[in-house]
Amino acid sequence: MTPPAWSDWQDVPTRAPLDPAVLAETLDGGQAFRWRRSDDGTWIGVFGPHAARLSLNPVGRLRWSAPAALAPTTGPALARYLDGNGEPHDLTDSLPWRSDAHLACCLAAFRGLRILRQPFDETLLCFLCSATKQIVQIKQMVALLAERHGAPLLERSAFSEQPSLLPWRLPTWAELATVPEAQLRACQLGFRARFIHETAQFLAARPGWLEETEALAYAVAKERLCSLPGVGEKVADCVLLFGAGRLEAFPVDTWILKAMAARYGLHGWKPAQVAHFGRAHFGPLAGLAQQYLFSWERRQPR
DNA sequence: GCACAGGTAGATT
DNA sequence: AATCTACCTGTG
Repeated sequence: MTPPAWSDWQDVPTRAPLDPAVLAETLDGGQAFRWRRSDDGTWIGVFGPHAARLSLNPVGRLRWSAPAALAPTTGPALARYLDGNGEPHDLTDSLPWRSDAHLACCLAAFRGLRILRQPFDETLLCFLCSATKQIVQIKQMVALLAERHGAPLLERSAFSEQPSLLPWRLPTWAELATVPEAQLRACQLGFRARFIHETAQFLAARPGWLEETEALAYAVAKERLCSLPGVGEKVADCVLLFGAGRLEAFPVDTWILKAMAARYGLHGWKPAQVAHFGRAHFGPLAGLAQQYLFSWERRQPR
């Protein structure tokens, strides 16, 4: 029996040590849906054609390793995935925390929290699954999609010690276009199956459309994403924030709606109004502020 | 049994 | 233009 053949641990060049809870919030707090924590606290995940382990070394620095066969390409890919916009300390410093005590509190509580830069196409798929679902269930749907319709990352033997580990990529949109809607429903997608099916057909008819969209300016990219079946303002903003590094995107979900009502007095405001307020109040990095507010709010009991 | 979950789209007012 | 509802399904 071959061992998993993981590469040696290597440091991720981050400036400051990280709290385990912040790492958990980064990888498993609703930005990404393909990371699992092992009993020893190591996180294992798949993004694009890459698989990686992440953990904190004894002094709290982030380190990574990958299946040996994939390690050479994983390093640079992981650097982009984790640090698409730069050090969170530098970025959060330009948020208006000096004049916003609640924001300052959220920043302090989750020091080091990052916005991930995930593959654009996968982010779209994951957030098409997200409507009125909790993180655990979104992860389950996405895992089924990967196992049943995605390609294996490498030979099974390389993962023999951990068969439950997600050795599959998520299906590409081209692959999804060949899957009947009924088979998508079988992945526990519910009414989201139709959205994914129709989006796959839309994209199959327009080669290059998604890649072009990723490169467009925020407002235009968002408008284009909203023309996809099942993509409204909230999902479009999530895709642009977590899958394209557009930190000006300010997704307004039920948590942010609650947070802005309770902490900023915006009782009874509509999502579009809250989004407007958020962009005006937090500025060009509003999406980064949103993630801290979101994490803080979610941690409050009931 | 029933409300609720990181929404969206189409109908109704 | 604003508000109401159906849409799937697991969980408490």
